[in-house]
Amino acid sequence: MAGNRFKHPTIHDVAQKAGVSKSLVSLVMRESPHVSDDKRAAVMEAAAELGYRPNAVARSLVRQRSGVFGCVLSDLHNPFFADVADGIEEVAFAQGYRTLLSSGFLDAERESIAIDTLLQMRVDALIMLGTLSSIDEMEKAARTVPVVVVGRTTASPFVDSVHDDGEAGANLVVDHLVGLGHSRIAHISGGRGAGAAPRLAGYEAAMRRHGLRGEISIVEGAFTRDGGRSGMDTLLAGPHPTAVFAPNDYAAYGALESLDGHGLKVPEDVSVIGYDNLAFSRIGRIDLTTVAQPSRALGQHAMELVMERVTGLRDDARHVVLAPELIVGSTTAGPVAS
Amino acid sequence: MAGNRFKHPTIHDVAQKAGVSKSLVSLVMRESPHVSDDKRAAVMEAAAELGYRPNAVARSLVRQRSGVFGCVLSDLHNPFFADVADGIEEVAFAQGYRTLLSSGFLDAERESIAIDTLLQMRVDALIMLGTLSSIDEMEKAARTVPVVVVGRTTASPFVDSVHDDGEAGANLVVDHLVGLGHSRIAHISGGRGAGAAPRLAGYEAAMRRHGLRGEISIVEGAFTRDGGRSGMDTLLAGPHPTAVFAPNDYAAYGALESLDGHGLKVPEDVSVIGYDNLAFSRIGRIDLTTVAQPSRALGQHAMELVMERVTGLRDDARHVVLAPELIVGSTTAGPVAS
DNA sequence: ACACAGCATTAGAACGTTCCAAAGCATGTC
DNA sequence: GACATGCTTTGGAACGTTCTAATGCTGTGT
Repeated sequence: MAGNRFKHPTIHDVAQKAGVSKSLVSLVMRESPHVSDDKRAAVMEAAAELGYRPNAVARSLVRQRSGVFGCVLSDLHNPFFADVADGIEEVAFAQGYRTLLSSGFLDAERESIAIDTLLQMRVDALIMLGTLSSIDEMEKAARTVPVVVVGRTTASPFVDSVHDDGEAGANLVVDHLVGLGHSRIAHISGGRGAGAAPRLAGYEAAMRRHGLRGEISIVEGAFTRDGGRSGMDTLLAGPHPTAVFAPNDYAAYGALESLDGHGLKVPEDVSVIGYDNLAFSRIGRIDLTTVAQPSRALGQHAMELVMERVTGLRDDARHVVLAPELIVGSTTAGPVAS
Repeated sequence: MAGNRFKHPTIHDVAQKAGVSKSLVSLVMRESPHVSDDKRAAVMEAAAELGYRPNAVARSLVRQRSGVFGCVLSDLHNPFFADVADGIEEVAFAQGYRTLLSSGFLDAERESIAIDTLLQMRVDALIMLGTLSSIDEMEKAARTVPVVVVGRTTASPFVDSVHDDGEAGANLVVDHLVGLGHSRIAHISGGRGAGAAPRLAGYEAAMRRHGLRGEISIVEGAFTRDGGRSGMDTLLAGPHPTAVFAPNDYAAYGALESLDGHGLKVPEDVSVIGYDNLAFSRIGRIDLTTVAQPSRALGQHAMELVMERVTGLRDDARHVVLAPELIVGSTTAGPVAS
């Protein structure tokens, strides 16, 4: 038992060792200029010797702020969130804040727990990346701390948001495919995933705009490889489309696999388009046509919104929308004449 | 200014609203059985109304434990770590612990800060995934909290570790290639990345064992796509090998791109093998031959080591080694007769 | 010589919890 | 009716910091 060789030295231990008061140690740790050189040296030495590390728990308690931002990721496996997190970290770090992450493991309940953990730790702001949570839950969180949602539309007057214009992205997709001569363009939906709704709405609107109302074909999918694969399988059960718009790149990979499995050639038999422009999609052998979200910029904007909140500059919600961009790879081409 | 509509209600506020003492609120929050039904109801209602969320900062301070494990990832972009993190979370969650992540952004200094943040927050244990940190730094951390390193060999008597047998993995690779008839087998190294050294050592040993000492060819690379690409570029500058062992899948993707760019066919002209068996490698169009680490199991074992430490069952370091497995895809084949 | 400024240092009250010890209050027993 | 028993409830100390106000000390201008 008694595995207590693990002991955190306290400011008190340091003070005693250095022969000064705890207040002075505190001043040294916070790099106050009003400390004599010899005392400073004594304190530093004692601290180093003891392996002293300030207790952020105690500090947060008295200062009523932690200097840490919390970031909830819906899925650790999706590199898109890693891109956004890079942008977040960059700005947070430059402003002297640290960032802690917590994964929702693609499960609403687990995500809820992740949020709660971060809030209980009293992070100074909460950034939610592609999360599943209800508006209610986010607004409840927003009562005690600034909350920014990334990658998802939110009209809430309490929660800030940053996302790309999913309808515009879907428009780029349909325009590109129609421009290549397609009309039988199907969409695999992203279900209740973050950002799925506007992509679907944009797809429908664009199809109508091109006079292809009768060709609208939507199957249920998800933001995962499995979701894309099964969505594609469903599509291939009927008379198959000549082009497919997957809800994200992951799903597009699944769709590609389904097509490969059915012996159909891409793009000759069926064109495929994804969404997100993951780094993997740019590997030569995939070279997926897709819509690039400005992922890093999403993160940077999210942090700017957060900074405005924590500095008290702003008190009403803001919703930032960034423009997506079409990346043409080799999974799209004109349909073969039937 | 005064953006202070953000206010955390305290146990005191709840007590006042419910007309009881703070101690009773505390008991209700901790689900004590010794509370009358009516008082419990009153407290619960007051808490819900105020949006009360217990302050984990204050709780950690008095309890001297946080109930949270910290996990440092060297790189958020590498899905391999996400797999390991799944295993970690699974066990931690089952034991009633929460997990917080912090990324090192592939930079030693940033990683150091990430570790410090977690330790200052007084996590109950630290798990390091594929990190770059020095033994010194890890042992210093291990003075105050249990530390487990995943994916990297560590003979430290203070730090636990879990990793796959990289030498064995490299042996599987070379045996497979030699079995196919290759002898000009090159290795792109993983530099100072976690796990790079044993893979390199295993490669050399296996080559010697097969009497191919003279064919040993090693170029500097890294655990990234760029590292793989530039390593392959370097190899192709000379008389090119018939097979290449990349230090991980990421690097293998880079190597594939380099080969594609040079107009060389895989596996006809050059066979390629990676390491990690990322989910992406199993996409039909990549279908990389690779070595699978038991990633989820790595995470689970790491957590078991942690649990032994936090419960005080064990006080000496343990080092767990798991066996890797060869996954044969379509990027390897016999060499064409020259 | 004296007041006063300015700097270095310190004591002690917070911060929001947990937990111990003790108090309050029925109920049951003799 | 006095007293023990068991359950519910409470006050207050503690956790390791920060920060305010106060203290001691040194030097300066009159």
